[in-house]
Amino acid sequence: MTVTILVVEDELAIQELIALNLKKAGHIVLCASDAEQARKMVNNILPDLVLLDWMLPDMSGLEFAKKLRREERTKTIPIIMLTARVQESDKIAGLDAGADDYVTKPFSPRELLARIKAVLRRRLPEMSDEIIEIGGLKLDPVTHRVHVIATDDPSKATEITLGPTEFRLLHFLMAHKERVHTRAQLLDRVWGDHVFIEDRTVDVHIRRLRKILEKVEKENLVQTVRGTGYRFSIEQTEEAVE
Amino acid sequence: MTVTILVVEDELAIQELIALNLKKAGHIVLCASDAEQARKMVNNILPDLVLLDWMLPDMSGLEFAKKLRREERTKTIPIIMLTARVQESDKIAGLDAGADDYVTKPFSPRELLARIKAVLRRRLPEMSDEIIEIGGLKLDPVTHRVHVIATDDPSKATEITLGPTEFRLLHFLMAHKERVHTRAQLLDRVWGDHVFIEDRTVDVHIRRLRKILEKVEKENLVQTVRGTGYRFSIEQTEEAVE
DNA sequence: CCTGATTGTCATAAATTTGTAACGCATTCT
DNA sequence: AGAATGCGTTACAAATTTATGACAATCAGG
Repeated sequence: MTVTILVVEDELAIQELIALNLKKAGHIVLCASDAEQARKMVNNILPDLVLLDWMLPDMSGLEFAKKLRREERTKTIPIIMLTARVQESDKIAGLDAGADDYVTKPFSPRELLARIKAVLRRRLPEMSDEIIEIGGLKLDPVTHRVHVIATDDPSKATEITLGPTEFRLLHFLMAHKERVHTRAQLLDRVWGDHVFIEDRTVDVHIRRLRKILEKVEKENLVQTVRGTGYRFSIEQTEEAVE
Repeated sequence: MTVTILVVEDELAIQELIALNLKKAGHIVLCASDAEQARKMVNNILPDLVLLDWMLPDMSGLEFAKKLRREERTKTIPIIMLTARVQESDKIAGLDAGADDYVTKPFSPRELLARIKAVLRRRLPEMSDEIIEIGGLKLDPVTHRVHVIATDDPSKATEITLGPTEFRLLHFLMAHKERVHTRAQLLDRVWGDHVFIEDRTVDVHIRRLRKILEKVEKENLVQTVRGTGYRFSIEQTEEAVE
């Protein structure tokens, strides 16, 4: 998964150290030494995650975090705070402006990477570009294709075509298989946060997705959980046959 | 787990930050700035947990906690106190009023969420979405499935299908096993607050639940306690076996 | 500016769920 | 025993929840 990370840190030595490690881990790294620089950077390229030093020359990290949270475009970006020492007084009201995690200096690169991974997994599991293959369906986020694997001959694969929304919906469901998702949750995570769309619209898209899956007899992977929502699952809920 | 939390805190900045964090954690948040507002709110929507500032403009948090404890409808709601001081004497007074836990300012969102989770697990086990497995029945709130574990081969599991209400009912009973629940209690906690439904309706749902459990010979897990209500128990109240 | 694909909403149909009422059996009380 | 109470069962109609097809608005390219 190629993730773009913005590092906001005024001490150049530390900044570079972090950047080096992140690059080594395969991330794209953007660096800024103060909030103003960071702001410009964000305007230019939207990062997937922000590593934010608690103390910055021009504005406290806290302020900057709040700022990010306020703007529509940046409000959902995960933020990890880099705080010097474990001084409780630093954690001020202790309440951050919505940071997703803290890392206290000094920290090991290993720890930092682990935290980053954890936050990303929590916030954007379906953003990882890994191919997902479940129940005879193979979805490749990179090529943006979905294939049906023939059960008898795994080497054969038929492609199926999905619209943009259906693709994202299927991607999300597959990335979070075996879990029930309410319509509200799906709207939040597939359509985007704070969208003002009817719950029922989800039904329609599920319908569209199923219609396409019907053609390859995979429609029962998308299951209805009455009173709750929908679920992607291999396990078939067989009705009690009398 | 969708939990409704009422935040009673007069400092708006802190109130908002708490609300933000709670929402991010997937909770539904209600806010009040003083006891009077909080009272009205509680009358309207019964929260699952109350975060209560120690000092409020119109009434001490302590007073408000006691008030909640006095009323039938609210007496079981878990309360977490937000206190600026750590004085032992206060702690005792608070425990007296029935607070379930304390968080002293300043605190980190992580800590607050952890405390909330702990309190909920203790007081409202059916809200936590952990898998519950008792007497050969395994209920998973996340996937929303119920399985019967074969006694001879624990790896085999047959799924059973429940309607929404039966699922909630079984979930509640399993989360509070070995306890008798009156019909009124079940209506309050499974159907929800403020519902005006006949007591006898519970019987019917118990019946429906049992009917499904009969198919897998688990119906005696749901037991009748004559004159009181129902109970989920492994222990068999064996009648004169014929 | 046209063309076809995509999307959000509705209206309607279909499927399930749910609360009550009614009846009968069992247990307890008088 | 006879009455009273509590519970189990069944049947049903009302209410709720989903599925589905149609439609208009919007969008992306030509």
